[in-house]
Amino acid sequence: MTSERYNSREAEPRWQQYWSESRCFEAIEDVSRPKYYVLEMFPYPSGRIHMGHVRNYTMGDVIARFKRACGFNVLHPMGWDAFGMPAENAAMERGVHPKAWTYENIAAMRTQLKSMGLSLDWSRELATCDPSYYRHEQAMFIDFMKAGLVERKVSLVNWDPVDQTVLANEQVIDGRGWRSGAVVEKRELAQWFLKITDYSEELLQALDSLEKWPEKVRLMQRNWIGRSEGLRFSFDLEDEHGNLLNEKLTVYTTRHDTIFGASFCAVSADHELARRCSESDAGLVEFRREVSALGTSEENIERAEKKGYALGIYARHPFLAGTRLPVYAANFVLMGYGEGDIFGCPAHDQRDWDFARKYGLPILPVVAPRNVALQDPNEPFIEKEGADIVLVNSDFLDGMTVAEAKDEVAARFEAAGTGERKVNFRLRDWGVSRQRYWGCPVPVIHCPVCKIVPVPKSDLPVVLPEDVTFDKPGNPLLHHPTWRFVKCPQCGSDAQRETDTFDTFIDSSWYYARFCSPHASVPVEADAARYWMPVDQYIGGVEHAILHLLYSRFFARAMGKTHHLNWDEPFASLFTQGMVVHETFQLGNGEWVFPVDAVLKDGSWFHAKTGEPLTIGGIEKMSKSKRNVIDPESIIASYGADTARWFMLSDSPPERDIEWTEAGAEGAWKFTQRLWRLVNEASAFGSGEFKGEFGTAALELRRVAHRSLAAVTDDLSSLRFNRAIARIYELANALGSALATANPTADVAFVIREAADFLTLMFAPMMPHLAEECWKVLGHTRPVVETAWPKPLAGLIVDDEVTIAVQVNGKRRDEIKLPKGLAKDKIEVAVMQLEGVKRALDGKAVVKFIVVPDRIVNIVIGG
RNA sequence: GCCCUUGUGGUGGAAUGGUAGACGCGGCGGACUCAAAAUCCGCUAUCGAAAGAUGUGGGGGUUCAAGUCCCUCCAAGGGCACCA
Repeated sequence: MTSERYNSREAEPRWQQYWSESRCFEAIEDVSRPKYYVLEMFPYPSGRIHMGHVRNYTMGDVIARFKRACGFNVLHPMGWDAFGMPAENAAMERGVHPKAWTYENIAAMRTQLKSMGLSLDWSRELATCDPSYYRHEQAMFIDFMKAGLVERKVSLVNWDPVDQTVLANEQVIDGRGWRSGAVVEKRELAQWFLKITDYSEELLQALDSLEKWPEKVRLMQRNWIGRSEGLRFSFDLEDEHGNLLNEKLTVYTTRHDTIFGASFCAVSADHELARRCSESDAGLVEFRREVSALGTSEENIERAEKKGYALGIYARHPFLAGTRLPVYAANFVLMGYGEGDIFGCPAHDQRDWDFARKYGLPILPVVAPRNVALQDPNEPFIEKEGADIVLVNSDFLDGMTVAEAKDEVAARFEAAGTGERKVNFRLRDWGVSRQRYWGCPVPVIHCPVCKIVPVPKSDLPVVLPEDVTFDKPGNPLLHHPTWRFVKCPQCGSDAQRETDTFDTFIDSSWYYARFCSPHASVPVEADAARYWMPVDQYIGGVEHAILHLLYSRFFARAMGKTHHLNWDEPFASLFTQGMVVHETFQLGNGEWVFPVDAVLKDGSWFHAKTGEPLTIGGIEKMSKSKRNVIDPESIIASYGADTARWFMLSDSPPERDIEWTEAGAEGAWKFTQRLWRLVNEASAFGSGEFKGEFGTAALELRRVAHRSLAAVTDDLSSLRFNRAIARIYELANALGSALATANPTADVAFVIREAADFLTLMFAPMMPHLAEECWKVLGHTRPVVETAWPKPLAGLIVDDEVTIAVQVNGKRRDEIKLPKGLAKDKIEVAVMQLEGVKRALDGKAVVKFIVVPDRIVNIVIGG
């Protein structure tokens, strides 16, 4: 027994060294053992870890250590998502080379992660900016090209004028670049695309099989893919004078049932028809210019304003001879969806309604609730799903339901050969070209003779040149004096390298597979992948719910098509953890203040150095801009990694946000000390076996120990860390009480040792260093990492006596202790004797007597 | 606008349709101490002296029984957004 405090500063590095030297976390394929692959989203090497990393990697580590103890062969690797703009910004701002900056950051963050005591297999570490990683990416891209998964097309792209690069649709948020925040412009550029839309249907369908993903994420992906079933058909066109034109207008619609309510057609400003008409119409030229200048961003402000420009062309109604619909170019019609044009049915669509009101077009209701007077004529009627709605004013469709009408219209178009049923998706192909330096070079050569030539695989990797400058905007690779000038590998002509690099989302779309065989000469070794894939548990922030996770799901399929991987869904189970939030402090002038500079005096906050009063702002996600950050390194230095880990798991459920508080950290630190004291005290109670009958006191503690163990096992299996921690507190409390008993008997002494053992093993996944120290104190010679998770005895988990609550008319009136599993009639007799029951019955007759075995009794009385 | 999630003590949060508030923080009281820190013990939803009554965002419903299921409204958070 010792009265000394637990010294994390001394113990933690010692155990980290032991784990490292014993190489116990290095995973080796072993087909005779069940595997478990746990992965946290790998970090961008920004330079320092933040609390979000601590939370993310702690959760993963608890799972990894728990599964290891349960007998699984665990793979728990770590790497670096190391390409990207911040490295180039550092180069431009501070003159440091992106490569040097990145690798220094990796070294610093690796040290920090190691100080957390994570059970990582560092022998599999990888960095995406390393040629040994990206050469395989290049090889796979070439294979993707051959497999028809790559397309180069001139397209209207999102151009970020600050970063001087193209952004994917997914990277444009509210019309602004996701990184720079600059208003995005439209430009036409030849770009590389990965054909993710080839898999739209499959990526959507397979979401149903991802039962261990949060429903929220699946729903977000479903909406993003955006499948809709509709009809594509053609209108005949005529000019002002009714002369049939030699072309048709093909539209896509999901509401072909409302065809009789159509009163106009509208095409996008970029539509071919609008382009052609503008050749002879200066007003239209101006209109088109206006629309494109508006861009995606300003449109938010102008949203309500629906504008159109009549083309002087008319569409003939397919079912009403003599009826014609004016065709407009309109600002609210998107070129990128369907055919880039629509027919408008103002009575049943808000936008069409607005447009029709503005331009004085007819508004004819064609669907209405059955047997109900027509709707308010001042508003469009947008019906709800499943309501009892029928067609009206619609000729041969009158009286049909919406579904019937759709069928009928589609059938008529198909019979006439002027239309077909069609499924449309919102998902676009993935533009992967970036005009940046710090990324994986696209392994392609442009030859004036052979055109596009993939770099021969024997010439891979195409290595980024290091002698580049960052003194002007744009792509440094384009400015490099020699790098891009090469001979064509096919014909030997003077040719040029592609200077675009890949979107960094490609790097992170397959790293999970590379971890299976990080040193292999092929992207992924088949045997290793067959053993380790899929990732059994993936953990990360919900901000990646769409981009990263959808790209990864696509990439796995593309790798399947090119025989690099044999697993479609890379992440069997997904967990999205909440953020770490903190109070914000502000000076009078609005400047944000770091929490370390804020001090509490007499109930008010002041700046520690200047003494200025501070105002407390909201509790928000830790961010550099608001300065409400706590540096994990200083927390680990003062409290130890175990305390930081414990705090990250306590109190808040893991999917919810957690607020970092000094008091909470202090509380976690006190508990580590308490565990240390309890275990030391318990270790004094012999170590012998106990054979014989356990007394009541011993049995009671034993029950708590085994029950806690069962509960913690269950909670850890389902990632309910906060509940597991509550159970551990309970056992610690029970053990503390038992230790306070004067002169415990031999049976109690045995149970105290057993409880201390259980307790230590139970908190070991969360506080691994402390657990190893405690385990040693308890006299064990093999470390915790080599100790199996204990199994609770079934007989001790259930009581043979249960407390049954007694209700009268649903209100709790009394309770009674009875033997478990007592027959209903016996329970009734016993319950009727209770004082509380008699009082509540007040002599009234019992109508019904409900017994839920071993839980509750409800006596229903009249009156 | 559409879709989703969440509303429980002073506070973070527990609760297979079956005793609401486990466990932690905070608070109050006590022990130890010359004293403090640390530690340990007890109490801590609200009203009430008690019996009891009330109580899981508001209103309604299903049920012997509702925080939990259904309808509706309100609030907060998130996602998508001229997607035809």
